[in-house]
Amino acid sequence: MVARSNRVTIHDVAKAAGVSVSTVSKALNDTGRMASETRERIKSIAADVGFRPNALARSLLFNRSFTVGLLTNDTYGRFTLPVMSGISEALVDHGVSVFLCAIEDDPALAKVHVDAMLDKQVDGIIATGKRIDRSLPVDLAGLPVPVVYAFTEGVPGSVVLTADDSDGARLAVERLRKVGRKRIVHVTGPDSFVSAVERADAFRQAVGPDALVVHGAWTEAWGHEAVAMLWGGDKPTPDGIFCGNDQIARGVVDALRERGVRVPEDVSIIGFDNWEIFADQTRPALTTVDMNLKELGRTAGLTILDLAEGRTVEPGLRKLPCKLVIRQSCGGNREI
Amino acid sequence: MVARSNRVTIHDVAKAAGVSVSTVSKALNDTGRMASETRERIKSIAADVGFRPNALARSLLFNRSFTVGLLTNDTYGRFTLPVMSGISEALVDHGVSVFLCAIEDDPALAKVHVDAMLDKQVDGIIATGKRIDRSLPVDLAGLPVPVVYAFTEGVPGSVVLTADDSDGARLAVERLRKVGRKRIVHVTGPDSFVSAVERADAFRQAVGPDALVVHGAWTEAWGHEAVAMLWGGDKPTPDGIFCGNDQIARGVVDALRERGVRVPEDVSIIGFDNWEIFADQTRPALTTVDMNLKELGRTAGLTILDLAEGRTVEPGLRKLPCKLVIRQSCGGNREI
DNA sequence: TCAACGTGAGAAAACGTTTTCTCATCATTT
DNA sequence: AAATGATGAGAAAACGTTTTCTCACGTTGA
Repeated sequence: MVARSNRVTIHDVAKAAGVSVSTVSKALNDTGRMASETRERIKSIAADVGFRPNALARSLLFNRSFTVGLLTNDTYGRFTLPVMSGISEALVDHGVSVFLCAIEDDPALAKVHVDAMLDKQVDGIIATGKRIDRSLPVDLAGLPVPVVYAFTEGVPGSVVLTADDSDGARLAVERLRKVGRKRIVHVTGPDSFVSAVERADAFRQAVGPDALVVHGAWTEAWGHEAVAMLWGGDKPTPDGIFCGNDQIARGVVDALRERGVRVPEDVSIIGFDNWEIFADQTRPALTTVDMNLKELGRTAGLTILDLAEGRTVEPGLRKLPCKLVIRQSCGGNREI
Repeated sequence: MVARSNRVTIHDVAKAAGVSVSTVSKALNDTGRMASETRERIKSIAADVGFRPNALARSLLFNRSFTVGLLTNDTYGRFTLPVMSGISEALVDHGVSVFLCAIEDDPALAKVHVDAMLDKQVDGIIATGKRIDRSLPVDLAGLPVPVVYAFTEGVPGSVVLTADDSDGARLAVERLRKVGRKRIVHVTGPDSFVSAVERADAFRQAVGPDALVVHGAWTEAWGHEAVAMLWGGDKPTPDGIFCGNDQIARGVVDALRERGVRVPEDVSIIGFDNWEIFADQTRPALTTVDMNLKELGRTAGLTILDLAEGRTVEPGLRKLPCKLVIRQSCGGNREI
């Protein structure tokens, strides 16, 4: 009926040891009663013949597959990859493997993937995306397995993990203050992004009533434009700029250089994302806010594990702290 | 013994239909003999109660898990993500899910992941990396399942997939010729990379005996330096530059702009990778060679499927063609 | 000396499928 | 009317584990 495999099973071990499969099972799992001599002998034989229990069989028995699904619509991977890596890292220690499902905003594809995962009896599903105010194109409510949302919008009553944008903004302002900056502005992305708004609000709160925030695109080009605007009028120019992402920051730094404004001597710049390809290669290298995405992934992994194993988890939006990565664009050093 | 699940099984369907499980199985799989009326009735009942067969049970029976493992050490994801996405896309159509394993150059971690995958009875493993002349920190030879290498070094006799670097270089040179360029140079990465060497060789072959290739780092900074070098001497300056990646190209374009050299009017630039974040945002946007990584992933997926299903696949290194993505930095348009 | 008990190990059931056999039942043919 | 054949459906085994139950044997205590 079936393709016979060449893998060694518990029956092979039993035969080799001259005992029954139940005895082998108990020997290897340190359960049941038996002469410790027998136990050791069986263990040694099992090791010799290279026996590894078939996880499928155990899953069937335990109704637990030690498998979770990771749904993502971020093929580009800027955010998702570190998150994935954190998830994978946290779960591998618990013997849990991760199904990767790239769904590219295609509802039909998403459904196919979700169905496939459910058929394979995943213990839970982690949904990840590119922004916290957009949801994946598939309804994950009412599934027979727990769901955790990371960096994407969840349904009401679900567990949602994201980076604390306000915290990131506060870290940036605090740093700019610490290196002595007084006229601080915030150049960021479109106000249609919740993240941009949250950061802007926290920025205003930290800087004070006359705080200036300018919204544009998440691009280098907007960084250039913003500098042209800020330096073009007759108002006093800023001495500190907190940028909404590293691309904007790069645009700002380049534009300032072209104007002969020195970074960080004349103006301090702080970016957001710690996207190394930008942060490291910008001259001077960017001091920037890191969202700890890998840690976020790790937390997501452990959370889905909690849920899968029946522990209760407080639902709602959970914001994880950011950290500041100090390079050259802001001045000061790691101590100051 | 076990946590009872609330999932509906074939037994529930059988009970609901008042028949045996074997009859249900045969009805749903369109096998066996039975009154077509019974068959339809069972199908309809199965749909009503929302029955979905437990893939674990089938896997156990068929010795086929419809699951493959994806091993990667490219957490950064520049290359791996499109490859992954292609793999996932190709396999989902065949009901095969993909285990993602991020191993970050850690041999111990890699072993843990490989063991976990084998225990879970994957039908095959795809190994991916960042460069074709480095192997993953784990030995995948002699595994009880087939292995395909994509964009990473394989063991002798294995199936290895990669982009055709020579083809990419030829495409670039051909394009530069087509827009009328005569003095073409190649600014690329370190000659310790096989890819850099392959492209350089193909470049020399296409351009002719006096072709100039300069090796440096894979960075913007090197692009700047290279321009300084090329424009600093008293030799005639190039009118076409083929860059080893998009970061170098971006450095070159920026450096030329600073010098007042116009791109593409005075000099045509072509990059490599089609990394949109660079290619699109450079001014002018980069014409660049795309390695078709997603297609490469798709091929890898179908190949591992072939092997898993017992079809034979020619071993050895298989190079997939590149394509040229036309933007502004080279001049001409899509037609010319 | 016999009952009670502890110890070591195996038989069997269970997890959810699929498939091969077997067996009634009924219709057709001789 | 009896033998044959076709049809529909169920019983059971199998996949590889784990766990519960049962049982034989040997030791201890009265």
